[in-house]
This record gives sequence, C-alpha cells and structure tokens, in this order.
Amino acid sequence: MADESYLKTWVSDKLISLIGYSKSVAVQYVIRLSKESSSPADLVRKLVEFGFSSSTETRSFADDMYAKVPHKQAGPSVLASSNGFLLYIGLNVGVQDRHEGHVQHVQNQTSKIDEDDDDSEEERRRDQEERAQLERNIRERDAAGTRKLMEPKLTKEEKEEQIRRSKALEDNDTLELRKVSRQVYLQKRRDQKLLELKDEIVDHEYIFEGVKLTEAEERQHRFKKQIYELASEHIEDVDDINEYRMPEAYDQEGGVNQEKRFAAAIHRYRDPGAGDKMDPFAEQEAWENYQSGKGTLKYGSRNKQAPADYEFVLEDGIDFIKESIMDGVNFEDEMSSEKPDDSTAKNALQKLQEERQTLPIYPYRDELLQAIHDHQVMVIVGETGSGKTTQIPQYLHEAGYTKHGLVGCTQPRRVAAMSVAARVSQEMGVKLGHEVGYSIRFEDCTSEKTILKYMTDGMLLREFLSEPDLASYSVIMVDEAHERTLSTDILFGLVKDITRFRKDLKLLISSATLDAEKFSDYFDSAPIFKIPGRRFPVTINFTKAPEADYIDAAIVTVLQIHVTQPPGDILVFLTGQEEIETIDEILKHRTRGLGTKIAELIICPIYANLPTELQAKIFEPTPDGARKVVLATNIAETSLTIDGIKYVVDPGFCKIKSYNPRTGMESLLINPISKASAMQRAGRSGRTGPGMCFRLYTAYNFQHDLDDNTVPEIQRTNLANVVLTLKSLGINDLVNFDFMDPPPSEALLKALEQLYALNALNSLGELTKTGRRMAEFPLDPMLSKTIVASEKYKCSEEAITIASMLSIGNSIFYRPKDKQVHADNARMNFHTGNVGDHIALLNVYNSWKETNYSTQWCYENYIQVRSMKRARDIRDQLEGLLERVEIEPTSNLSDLDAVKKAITSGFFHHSAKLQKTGAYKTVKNPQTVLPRWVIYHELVLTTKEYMRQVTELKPDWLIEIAPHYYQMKDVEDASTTKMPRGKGLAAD
DNA sequence: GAGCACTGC
Repeated sequence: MADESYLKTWVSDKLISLIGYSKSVAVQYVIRLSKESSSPADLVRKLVEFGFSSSTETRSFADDMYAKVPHKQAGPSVLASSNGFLLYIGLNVGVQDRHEGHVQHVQNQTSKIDEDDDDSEEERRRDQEERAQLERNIRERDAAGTRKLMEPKLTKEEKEEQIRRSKALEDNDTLELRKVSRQVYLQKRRDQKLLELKDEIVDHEYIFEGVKLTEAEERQHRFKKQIYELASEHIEDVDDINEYRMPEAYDQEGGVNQEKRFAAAIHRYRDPGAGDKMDPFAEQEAWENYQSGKGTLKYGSRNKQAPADYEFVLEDGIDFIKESIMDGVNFEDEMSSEKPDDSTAKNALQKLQEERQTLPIYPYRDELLQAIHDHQVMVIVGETGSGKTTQIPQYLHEAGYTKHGLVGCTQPRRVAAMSVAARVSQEMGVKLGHEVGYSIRFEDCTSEKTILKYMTDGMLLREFLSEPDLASYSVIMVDEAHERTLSTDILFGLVKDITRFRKDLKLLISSATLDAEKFSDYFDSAPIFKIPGRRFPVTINFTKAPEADYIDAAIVTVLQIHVTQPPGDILVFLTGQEEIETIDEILKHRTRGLGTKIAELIICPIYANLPTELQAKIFEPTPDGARKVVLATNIAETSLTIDGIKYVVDPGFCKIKSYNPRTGMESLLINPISKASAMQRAGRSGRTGPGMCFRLYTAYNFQHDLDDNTVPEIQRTNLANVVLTLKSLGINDLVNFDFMDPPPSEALLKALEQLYALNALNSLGELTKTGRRMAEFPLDPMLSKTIVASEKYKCSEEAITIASMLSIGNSIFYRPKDKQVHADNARMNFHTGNVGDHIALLNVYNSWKETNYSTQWCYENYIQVRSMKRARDIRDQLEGLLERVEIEPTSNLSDLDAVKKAITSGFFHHSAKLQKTGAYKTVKNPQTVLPRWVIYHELVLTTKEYMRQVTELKPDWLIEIAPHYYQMKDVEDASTTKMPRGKGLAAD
C-alpha cells in the first residue's frame, strides 16, 4: 500500500486548494486511480483528468504511486465500496471531521478484501463477455454516427510497448515490470506530447450549452462527477455486502448506467491479442469521453442532472387549484387603489365574500359548526391554505358564539397574529381593533367591541395570570399547534384543565396533519376534523448517494438548477450566518466569471440578525430573466414566506438549542432536521405553483436517520420561567402537571432549585412575595430578580436597561465578515474602564439615548437599530411594570458597584472563578489582566464552551448577597476551589 | 484565534 503520509501531503497540497474536497476522499481516490491504471502514464492521464496539472511533479508522483500501489487489478466493486463506504459514513459522522478516523478502518478493510480477492476464472470470463458486449454496443453506436471516434494517435512502438506492459501486468512479472519501467521515460515524453495537445485545447475556455467554464471549474465538475459515480457504484455493492442496505428503488430498472458501470472492465482487461483496435480504443475512449463530456457537462454530477435520475418519492397529492386569495397583499392593493367611492367599496367587500366561498374549508362550514356544537374539544387538521385560521373564527361568530364571550385564536408569532387579524377585519368589513382585534406584546389592538381576538400564544399565557379561568372567552382556538412552542405546550395543560369545569368553553386545536392522533389522545380522544389543504404538488428529489460535504453539494445544486431548470426562485436552507456568508461568497465568485452566458443570479442572504434594510432584498420581485437564490436559516421554514420560490434545496441540517439541566449549559449545535421539518421545508416551494425540492441526502437517510418530529421545546429548555409562571397560577404540583410531553424531571427540579435559590419560592415550594413580583416581568427569572433586587441598591433604572438589553440576546452588535475589525473596535469603546459586558450594554443604551435614539449613530457604531428599538420597547414596558410592583425608579450611575450587585443578586448562580490554568474564557473583555471572579449571563456550547456577557465580581458579594448559596469556604480557598456548585466550565 | 438557529412575554 502506498505510503499514506506522503500521499496525504502531496495530495493535500496539489488538490485540496484546487478542488476543495476532503483530503481523505482525495487520497482514497488517488489510490484507486493508481490501482486501475495500466501504466504510470495512464495514471498521469487520469490524474490530469482528475484535476492535477500535467507537471513533471505529477509525473514523478505517478511513477511513485505506480510502483507503490499493488496492481492486482482488484475489482472496482471492492475499491468503489471502500470509497463509497467512506462517503456514506461521511454523512453519518456529522458535520465536523467527517472522514478522519474512518480512513484507517476503511483501508484495513479494503486491503483485507484485496488479499482475499481471487479473480476466479468464472468471474474473468463473465467480465470479458460483458466487456465484449459493451464494445459491440459502442461500435454499433459509433457506426450509427452518434459519436465520432478520433484517429488513434499512438505510434506503432507505443502500441507494442503497451502490449508488453499489459502482458507484464497480467503475468505480474516483476522483472518484466522493471524493464518496462525503464522505458517509462520514453513513454513520458510521448505522453507529454499528448498532454500538450490536450492542454492546448484545455487552455481555451469551454463553451457548451451556452455556458462558459474555466478550466479549473471544468475539472472540478469532472472530479465531482467521478466521485459521484463512485458513490453510485457503492450503492450496488452495499446491497451485495448486505450491510448498509439501500432501498430497492435505487436499483430500479434503467436507473443504472450500464455503460459507465462496465467502463472499468474495458480498462482492466486490456487484451493485447485483440491488437490495434482494442488497445488504443480504451485509451481513446477515455480521451474521447473526456472531450465529449465537455459537450454534455452541466453543473453538478451527472447523476443529479436529470430529474429522471432522482427518486421521485412524494406525495402526489393535491390537485392543481388555481391560486388565489390567501395572500392579503393583492387585496390591500385593491383596497387602497379604490378610493372611498361607496359602490366600489361594496364591490370589494362582495368580492371578498365570494373569495371566502372558494376556500377549501367552505363546503365543510355547516358540518364543522355542527361538530363544534356537539363536542367541547376538537382537533382540526388542515394544511396550509385551507383557510382555517381566517374562516373558523368568522363561522363561530356567524353561529353566535360571540354573544357570550370572545373567540380567541392564538398564533405562535406576532406577525401572524397581526396580519391574520387585519385580513379578517377586512373580510368582515370592520375596522381593525374594533370587532376584530389582535393582542401582542407592546401592542394591544382591541377594544370593548372586540369579539374576534387574535393573539400570540405567549400573550394568552399572560392573560391567564389575570384571568385564570378565561371567563371572557367562549371559544379558544390554538392554531399551529404542531409547532409545539413552549407557550403552546403550557397552554395545552392549562386549557385542558379549564375545560373540565367550564363546560361552556369550546376548545379547538388546529394543527397540520402530522400530530393529529397525538393531540386527540391528549385531549381525551377528542374528535379529529379534517379539512383538505390547498397546495401545489411538490416533487421531492433525494440524492442517490450521501453527500460528503453539504455546503458544496448545495452550491452545485443551486448552479445546476440555475442552468438546467425553468425560471423560478431558489430557497436554500442553511444553519447559520457564517454558512450563509460563505456560500454567498462562493456563489458570487463562481458566477462572476460566467458573465452573460448564464442568466443573472441574485443572491439574497436572510437570517434573523441581518439588518432589516438588507432583509428587505428578499421580498423585491425578481427581474425578468434573472433568478433569485435565497440563502436562509430556519427563519424561512415558518417565520416568513417568500413569493416566487419554486425550488427548495434542503441539506437537512439546522442548529438546535438544547439545555443540559445538570450543568446548566445550553448548547447550540448543528443537528439533522426531523421528517416533519423536511416536509415543511419542501412545502415552501409549492406556495405559488408546482415546486421542486432537492434534498441533499438519500431516501434511506430520510427514512432511517431522521426523527419523525423535532423534540418539543419544552423538553430542551431551561424551565425556570415556566415553573415561575405555573407557580404564580397556583399550580404547585408540577411533577404531575398534565404536560403533553413532560419535560425531564431533572430539568423541573433544577428550575425549582434555581427559583428557590433566587428566593422566589420558599422551602415548601410556594411562591414568595419576591416570586410574585418577579412573575410580573416578562423576563427570565434571573433578570426579573435583578430588577427586583435593584430596589435595594437604588439602581432600578439601570437594572431595567440592562435587563432589556440582555433579553434581546446576541443581535445588538452587527459584525459583518468583511468589517469585523471595525465592528470590534466600535464595540470596544463601550468597554472603556474594564467595566464588563453588562455595564457596556448599559453604556450602549445610554449613549444611544443621548443621541436621541439616532439611527445614524447606530450605523456608525455597528449596532443594529432594530434591536435597539426593541430594547427601548422592552424597557418602556418594564418601566411600566416597575410601577405595578411598586419599585421606585431610581438611578445612580456613579455607583456601578451597586448595579453589579443587583446583577449578582440575580445571577449568583452564574459565577465563575479563574483557575490557575485559565479555566474560563471571557467573551469580550478587553482587559489584559483577567478578573478572578466573574458573573456571566449564559453559558453556551457551540464549537467550544462560551460564557456570554461577563462582568467582574468581588467574591465577598456572593456571600453578602447569597449567603444561603455560598459559604466562606467557597470563596476563600483560592487554589483549589472549583466553580461553585461544581459547574463544569471546561478548561481551554 | 476564536462565536452566537428561531420564537415569545
């Protein structure tokens, strides 16, 4: 076997920069090439096709390889399997470090198989037959003129030499081999000529199908194609091995390119006896393939080109119905263009009423109302576009349910609540905020007249605090229940409880298809009412083989769609800002060189932290002849819809936050998505017309590796806030609270313990006065405690400012990739005096306030205006709540220690001590000498453990403020003290 | 030499 370290160095230098593939894959591939080569020159040629330059270095490398790698002509199946196996493992191992560590294993396996692999006579004979058949086929085809053979370029001597070489190989005669190798030099020179000839052609830019590619790009495509073919071969092999079984559909008739499959056979058993035709033919064919490949080459690997090669799996589903109403945009245009002229206004209203009757839900109106009348609790299943959110409350109103109380409908998101309310008010011809209103944080758009009320689920939860039996409601509809937000899950328990003693309250749970049975079971076998949806069919494509690198696969797929598919925008789901920026760059780079040869590709990144003005770009209509690519995080999965999306590219990953109650650490890691998520993503392409979804994983992965549903939020979050809310609702027995999916009891206990430590609960687990005050604030308990404690330290103004800044999270500072230095410098200005991150946030807010909330100032300091405005809103709200819990607004900017003490009162849990070895890391502290004790806001595991928002602390404060929690020995014992409570802050 | 999906009150 070849010396691998040598290989790795060489391959990495030459290849990785060029092609961007994993080193291990490349090494494996080079080994394979070498094994399949009939001569060093043959290997050189293959390497060049592979993407290497035809330098002397390559040649000497090829010589080396050829000498080192045994040329037993092992069956390609085994070798392919080793590579394919590698690729296959690749996806399962995860995002980082896909290949390292498996190479060795795979290689051992391979070499073992090699040893065992006896080419039996039987096999050889069969191979030869196959080869002969294939040759016949090809010759027939050539004769038919579909392809032109080039004139053989080899001289007579060359042929003779090749024959001898082949003979030597067949006999495995090492002596002969050595003789042959002496002639390598000669051969090299001849090959050199051939290569120069090729280079002349290669140096030109290729133009095919109107697309211009540079040489490097062309090579890349070719390489990827080969890798891809390798992987597809592997699939067949795997079935043979019977280990990683792939679904049968992969081997369906016609799905396998037989010619490609046996191409290796031609190379392998070069028959010297067949004379002139055979030998050059093989060489010729490869060369010709190379050339003709350029004529047909498209972006991406060949297997992925034609939709026919994809698996057509889904969901034939829903018939095409002409798209109309649901989107309020058209309607608003209509309204605004038609001025107060009475008759037209009426017409518009009539039109709306007519449109209402075209909704899929309309035929079920009476049946639905009857069912609601008969049952107290119902689960309503309706796909997007059925009109359930807008229509059901109206039906209920028409049926008279609003006479005895409100009809409330909850949404997981603010915008949804607002826009649906607006739409319904128009349909009913009333002013928004009168009969139809909405209620979200910072904005209560309702009045005494209101009978239909849309709200966020969190808002209804808050209403429980003041009205525990929801007496003013006659119907509650929990919409989008399948999303299982934290608030929805808590509402389930509360609302279920209420229906037991309020028999007049109707409860509707509306969800997309997937979980209906589960909801029904939870609500004591409530009946399920199904409403057909309205959505265009979406074709779902899986890759044939797992993709080793989903970033790269996504790029290739996008370009491939762009070149081969009819107009329509593309939506790519990625995991985070960094990934989006990377792909943005690569795509721009790749398309730049193509100029006018392809249609313009407009790249639009979108993620929550992107400044608003840049976000707006995705909603601009795509100009004619151009195509838009939206690179989005999960935000596009539910939170926003983009018109015109026809293609969805889904690599199958997203970042998920989860909480470890034992360590109190949150982690934000890249995870595979769930099947439900995948369906949701696919559905994003079928909103305005038939769509296509390209999943960058296999059907096998989908079936076996993805969970059915995403773990509900309640099972992976810090429950302190939930517990506080429930406690303040008088629910004491939390362990027996009727959760649909109970959170881990460990998490519940941790939350109870935390609240007890914060003095929000007493030793019996009952709410204290402090706890009751804390529950008033819509914040994490630790932040609430900070505010409540600020009363004592006379700095409530500062406390609410910091609390609002912290509760916004990490979107305050804008840090674009290309201006990181500037952004960081700007940020440092707020840290002058080593004040710590918390005070720095305070500085940011106060400076902004001094500039009279200037937008310009935000730009200059790389601060997000949107976040700051939000902070202002939250602060205003908190200010109002201060009054409610009777805390004097007090401010003392000169005594920052007081502020820090208030923070410590809330966050003493989150203290960390510097170890000798530097056991913690601060996030953004500019000081040269690290503080010995710090308070942190949160602990997050991403690629490493991070403390976010850190401020220095005097250890005595811990004893002063939380004597029940800390003792002298925790603080004093300098050298050996672990972190209090033994929290595991990992060392660097 | 570094990093942070998405909501919501």
